[in-house]
Amino acid sequence: MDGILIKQLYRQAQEFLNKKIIINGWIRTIRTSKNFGFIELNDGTHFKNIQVVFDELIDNYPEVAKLNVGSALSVAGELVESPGEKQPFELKAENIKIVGISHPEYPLQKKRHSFEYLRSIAHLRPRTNTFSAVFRVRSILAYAVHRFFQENGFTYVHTPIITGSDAEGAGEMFRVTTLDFDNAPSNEQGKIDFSKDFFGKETNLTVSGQLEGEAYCMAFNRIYTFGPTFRAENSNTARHAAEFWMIEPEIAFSDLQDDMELAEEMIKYLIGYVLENAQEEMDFFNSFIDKSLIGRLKNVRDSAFERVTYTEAIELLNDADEQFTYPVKWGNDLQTEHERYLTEKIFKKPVFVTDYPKEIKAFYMRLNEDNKTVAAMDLLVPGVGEIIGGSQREEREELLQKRITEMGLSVDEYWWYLDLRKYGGTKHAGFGLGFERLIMYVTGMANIRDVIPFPRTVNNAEF
RNA sequence: UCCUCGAUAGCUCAAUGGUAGAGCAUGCGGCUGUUAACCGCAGGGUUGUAGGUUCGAGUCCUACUCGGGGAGCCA
Repeated sequence: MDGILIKQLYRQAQEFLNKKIIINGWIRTIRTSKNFGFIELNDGTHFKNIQVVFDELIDNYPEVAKLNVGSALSVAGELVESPGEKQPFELKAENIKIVGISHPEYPLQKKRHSFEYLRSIAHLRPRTNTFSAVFRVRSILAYAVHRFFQENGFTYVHTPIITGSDAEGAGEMFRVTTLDFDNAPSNEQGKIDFSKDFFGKETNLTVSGQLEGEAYCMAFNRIYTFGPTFRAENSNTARHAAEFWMIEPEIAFSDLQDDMELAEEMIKYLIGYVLENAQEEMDFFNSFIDKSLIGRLKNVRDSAFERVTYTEAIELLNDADEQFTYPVKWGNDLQTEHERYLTEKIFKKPVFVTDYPKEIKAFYMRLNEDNKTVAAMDLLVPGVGEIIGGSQREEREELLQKRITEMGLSVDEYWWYLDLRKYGGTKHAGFGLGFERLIMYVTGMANIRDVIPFPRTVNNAEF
């Protein structure tokens, strides 16, 4: 591929100034007059465009002047300093090759579109400023996640996408089957006979890689997963998707305090990495999405997260001068309005809430000395709510068995999970970070559908 | 699933129960440094769907469809 990338141009402008270069890209806007015109060309490698100036020196001026937004071009010319104020340099075209025209009905106009409309053209929306920035940040963040863990001695584990057990009961699951719905085999009870199915048993898409992650944690000490996760919940909110990506680290020889330290260090690293490596994009979000974004993120990066126990949180909420729709009572789970009040009004920054009543948490969480609470933690952040959920895991085999039974689950199903406690089990802990929620928090985007390229939600799997 | 708000030109939005408009986009023309360029002209509508009230419905009523926001569930 001939040509240089716009990202290179902006990073090493001096090297190219007053030299002949070729840029390949797409027209973002075009303005023409009788004998000359301007094109803002974007090549996708950088948030900013390059301004192309063209006149009758090129041999196809009339054709170029009539081009529509979206057309693909290959422009050869000299990079010169720009007399205009909005760009440091521009490309003086000597030859413009029309690579692919864009038809007049191109659905993206120069003015702003609503996010709702852009969702209906998800195949074209990455060409807009906002989505160009969102998905570049998503890529940079994914890289930062790997860097953080790889540099800290973690091993990346690919846990299965198709799972054979209804592991944690973390939510409704999508069934995976090759059975013919119109002619499914049935057993003696008249139910569908899954022993005839592809895997010889009922299988689903994973809702969490945690249990398998724990197995590798007991071999590699520090592991993380980073992959797609599926929930078939009929939830219709700006924070839920049926298919999303989750990051789940698991650390051996570690307790809940270590778990929170890891979570805090990771969030701070990721924020710092994005501020450092996506400056143009972050400036854009700060200008057009949320004017307090960068200030808030810097504050989060540079100050300690709060830590309160569930019991303390209940007291704080009871003392608060605020009428809640749902009652604040020890034993009840915190409602969204309670979580928001804690992180947005009381602390105004990220806060870990720890040690929840065992009745409202999962079976694998470690029982505390008081026999009433478990070593769990949720990290709440302003604007998004719960971004991380984690816990120290129950490493005592008898207690774990007891909890499985109490929760109405089958001990037999978890034989291999219990084995991990039998053969050199250690105290260990981990958490799950919703990748999209992290992106929302970092970019200020308010809807999870706008941080996933082709979002899957209830009633929506277009594209 | 529940509550609530909405659906008018390709897009973003106006229109007291009384002849459906604007900006942008598109087409044509003008313009020698533009910056969501500017100026002129033109085309573009079964007002989400189906009923109802009314002399008359974009506007009022009912149902449905789709979407936004909030809640539950969670990451």
